[in-house]
Amino acid sequence: MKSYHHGNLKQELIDCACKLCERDGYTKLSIRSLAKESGVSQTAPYRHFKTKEALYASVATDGFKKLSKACHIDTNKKVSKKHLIEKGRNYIEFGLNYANTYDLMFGTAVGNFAEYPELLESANMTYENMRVSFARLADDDDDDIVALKCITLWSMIHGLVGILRKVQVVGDDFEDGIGPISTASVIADNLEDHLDRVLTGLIQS
Amino acid sequence: MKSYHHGNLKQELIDCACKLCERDGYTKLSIRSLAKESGVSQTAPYRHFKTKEALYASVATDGFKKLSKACHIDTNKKVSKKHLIEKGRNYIEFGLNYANTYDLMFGTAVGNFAEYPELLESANMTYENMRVSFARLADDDDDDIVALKCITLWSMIHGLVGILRKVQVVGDDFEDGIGPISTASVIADNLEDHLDRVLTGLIQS
DNA sequence: AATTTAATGTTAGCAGTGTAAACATGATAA
DNA sequence: TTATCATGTTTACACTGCTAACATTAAATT
Repeated sequence: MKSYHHGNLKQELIDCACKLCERDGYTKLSIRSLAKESGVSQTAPYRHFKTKEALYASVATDGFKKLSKACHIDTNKKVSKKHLIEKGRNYIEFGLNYANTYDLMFGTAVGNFAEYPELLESANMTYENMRVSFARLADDDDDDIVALKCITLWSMIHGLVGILRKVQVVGDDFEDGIGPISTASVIADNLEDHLDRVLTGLIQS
Repeated sequence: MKSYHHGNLKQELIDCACKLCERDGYTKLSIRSLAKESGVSQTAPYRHFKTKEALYASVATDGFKKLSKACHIDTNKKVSKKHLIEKGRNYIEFGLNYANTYDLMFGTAVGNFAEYPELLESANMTYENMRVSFARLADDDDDDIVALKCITLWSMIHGLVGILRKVQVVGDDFEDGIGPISTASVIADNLEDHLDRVLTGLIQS
């Protein structure tokens, strides 16, 4: 005996979308299939998401909250280089374990974060914690320089995620892979050392 | 008086696709609209591209050739830090000027480069020239370390492209933007210095 | 030169998509 | 009790990627 009104459709759609996006990639996700999965009519989701992009935004928001949690650093206590390295690893692991979601978060599926306040908020939170953490470690620089270095660090980690992902898809064969793939496992095996070197370089420069 | 056979359809489709992809983003591109644009039937493109992904692959290949050209360094002559900085800037400018194409090249629109030999080849060429150039500058390290550092450098530049792009879309307002946006212009204004610092740090570490 | 073959084009059609409009239901507020 | 409004359904439109069957013509073979 199911009622006409679902009661908790929005959250169920988001949960389901998160799962399907991660499993098959966001391009495979359709509003209709999502509706079907929740046992509801094809257009019911439109009562909760104005467009498909809005649904993507919700999935991305969920992703940023997870990422934020995974690499959060308590900036009230003392921040050590070890902290940053550890959280950097967590960031990378998130990027690998939630690869498809990561695409949604950092790709162009959602054109303008500003149209989705929650998404903007969650993305900002992720970055702000990074920036403040880094600032507490390299507190001898002025704010602009710290921010710039932090972005450099983030960029690099972001890039690493992209490269390390390829190795899982293509394999580690030197002959077949695009250049970086051949050395991706080298990075993976020395991730902590690598992060340490880069971090040290950034702080000292 | 037009003939039944087009004569040069494949190249025309690619050219047209490149233009449309860059103008509207690859998600807006449809095979049907592309066919229409070339004054040919809806399914004619399928004689030249097995799937839509194959079409994407052609556009991406074209992109890598352009990128490769834009940041090519003559590795027969002496390679200076200035060279790398200049080409790094060219790389970034390509990423900004061909933003949508760049997405296609580095996103997930083409799942596996190995399925498209030309794409793999052109992508490899781009990276190889980078790697050899960098190696010639930092010739005191062993190959693995050099490759690793080169990837780090590339990752960072790749990440910078992503961040600098946002500023063009959202603007440079500190309140509205996701964190990095607020400082994107700071990077842009000091790009050469920034690249110099990072490069120096990498070589010395 | 005539004929076969293969490449490249067209037409018709399937199954699926995002989304809008009009309508139905039922929880909540007046 | 009744009116309102959020949330659901039905129907429909224009569009998509892609396949199968057929048409045309350029190129290869005899």
